[in-house]
Amino acid sequence: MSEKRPGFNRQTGPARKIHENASNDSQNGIMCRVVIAIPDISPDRPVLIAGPTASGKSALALDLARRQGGQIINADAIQVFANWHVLSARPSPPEEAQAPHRLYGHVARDADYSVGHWLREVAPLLHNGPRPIIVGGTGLYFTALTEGLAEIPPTPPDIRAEADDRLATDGLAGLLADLDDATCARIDTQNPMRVQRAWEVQHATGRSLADWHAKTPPPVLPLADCHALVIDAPKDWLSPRIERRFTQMVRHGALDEARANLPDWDPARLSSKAIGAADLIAHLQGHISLAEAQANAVIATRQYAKRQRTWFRARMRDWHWLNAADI
RNA sequence: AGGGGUAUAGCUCAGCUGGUAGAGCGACGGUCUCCAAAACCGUAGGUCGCGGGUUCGAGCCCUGCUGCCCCUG
Repeated sequence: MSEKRPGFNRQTGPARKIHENASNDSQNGIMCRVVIAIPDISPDRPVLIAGPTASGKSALALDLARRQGGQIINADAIQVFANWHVLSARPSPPEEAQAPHRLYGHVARDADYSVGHWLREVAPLLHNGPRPIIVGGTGLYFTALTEGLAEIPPTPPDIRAEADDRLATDGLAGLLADLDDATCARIDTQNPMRVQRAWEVQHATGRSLADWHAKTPPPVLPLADCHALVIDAPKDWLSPRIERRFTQMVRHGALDEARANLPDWDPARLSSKAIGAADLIAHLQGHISLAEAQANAVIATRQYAKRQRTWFRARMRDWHWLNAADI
C-alpha cells in the first residue's frame, strides 16, 4: 500500500484550498471555475507548472500570479511563435494583461528554436523581475531546466544542411558510420533525428555528443529550489476537453490565423508543427473538409497528450502531482 | 423489378492460378540532454456478412439469403 505505482507517486503533502474563484477567458470563451487544492506555496520561490495540453495549467499559473504576484514564463515549444496565437492556446491579451508574461509569441515564424534557445532566455529571467511561474507542456524544457543541459553550441545551418543531405543519400548508416561507440550507445540509433543530432554535434564541435553530455553543467534551477507542480490529467478526463477546445479555437479565429499563414506556408518550419496547423492549411487549400481537419487535429492532440503523460510519469516522479479534476 | 458489382482488424483497403489472413491509419504501452505540439520503438485487434455445397483442404470455387453501390426500366 505504501509502494505506489511508478508515475503515480504523488506526494501527499499538506494540501489545502488556497483560493476559489471564477475566471472568464474572454478570448477562448471558456468559462472556468477554478478551485485548486495545492500545498503551501511561498510567494518568493519559483513555481513550475507542467501538464498535458488542455489540462488547465495556464489558468492555474495566472491565478497564482494574480494571487501572489510573479511573472509567468512560457515553457511551451510552440507558444513561443508569433504566428499561432489561438491555435497554440496562448493566453489571450486580456489574460496577459493581468500579469507579466514572458517568452510568449516572441519568435518569428520562420526562426529556429530549441531547448537551448529557451534555456538561454529563461536563465536571466530567474534572477530579475518578479518571482517566476514557469508553465508549459514541453517536458524536455523542464528537465533541461531542473536537471541540466549540456552546453553545446547551436548547430550552424550549413552543418544541418550537410546532415540533411547525408541522411537523404546514405541513410542512417551514413551518419552512424561517423559516430563513436559511446555516443551510439547513448542514443536511439533507429531515430533519424537523434542520430542526425549526434552527427551534427560531432561535426560542428569536433567533440562527441557523449563527451558533451558527460560534461553537463549543474541545472540552472534545481528542483529543490522551487515548487514543482505537475498536473495529472487522465485520458478520459482530458479527451473531451481536447475536443471541445479545438472547436473553440476554430470559433475564435484559428482559421483566420491559418489563412494568414497560407501565402508562404512552409511545412518544414518548426512553427508549422503546431498541432492542427497543417490540417487547417490543407482545408484552406481545399484538400480536406473542416470536419476532417478538426478530427485530425484532435487525434494528434490526444497523441501528443499521451506523449506528455509518458514523459511526466517517467521524469517528474519527484514533482508534486495535482489531479486535474481538482484544480 | 431486372442486370452488374461488392461484403476481410475500429477505419481505408491487400490477399497471385484454393493450403486456416496482411498493410496503412487509429487504439494501447514505451523511449528521448538542443527540430520535442518533433522523431522513434513495441503490443493488441479478424468465427474473412450469414447459411448450405464442392474439395484432403476455401477469404479465394458453386449456391441461397441479407446489406450496400452502380446501371436499366
